[in-house]
Amino acid sequence: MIYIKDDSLIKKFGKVVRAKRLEKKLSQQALANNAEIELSQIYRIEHGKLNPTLSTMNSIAKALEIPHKDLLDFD
Amino acid sequence: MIYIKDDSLIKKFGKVVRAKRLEKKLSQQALANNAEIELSQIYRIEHGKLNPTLSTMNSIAKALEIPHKDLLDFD
DNA sequence: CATCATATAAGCATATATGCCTAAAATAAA
DNA sequence: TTTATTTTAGGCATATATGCTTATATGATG
Repeated sequence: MIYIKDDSLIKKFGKVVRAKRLEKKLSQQALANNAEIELSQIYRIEHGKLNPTLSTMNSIAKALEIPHKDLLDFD
Repeated sequence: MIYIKDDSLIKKFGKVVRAKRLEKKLSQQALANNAEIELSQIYRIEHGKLNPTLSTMNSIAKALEIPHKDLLDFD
């Protein structure tokens, strides 16, 4: 059983999250609170260290007050 | 530790995947092959039985020849 | 009818996402 | 400087996504 994770994909996603968070002038902790997820998740996502689920992506988008599809606005 | 999964979110996502797959006239197996994921995953995703990861969503989008953001084109 | 493709369904093992925690480094503000 | 805030970093337990397999059902086609 082999899992191949697409590092560039999750790294790009992390950069989008960070950029959108900074646009809103939120700390990682504030975003985590708004999204009701853990600070450690925000950190790991922004650094491309994990492969978030749809529901996590959705929670982050809500916390950022943007449509979830905007988090996938990259190639 | 409590995980609350958003059933309506993943069910909506599953409906989009199924609709896009049928538009392309692909079987679940053909989509699974193209995306290099398991048939069982396609089935479970279309039925809203699981919460896919970003990389799985991306693989499906590629197999459907659409931008990944199109899979999140719903509220 | 039989045969084949497709879809539904569930079980199991493994990898990993998430939550929770601690700690330290970096940054900012006083 | 000190103090507080933020970010980085990692460990661990638990829940779950994924891969893999088997089985059944459904539908089409001969």
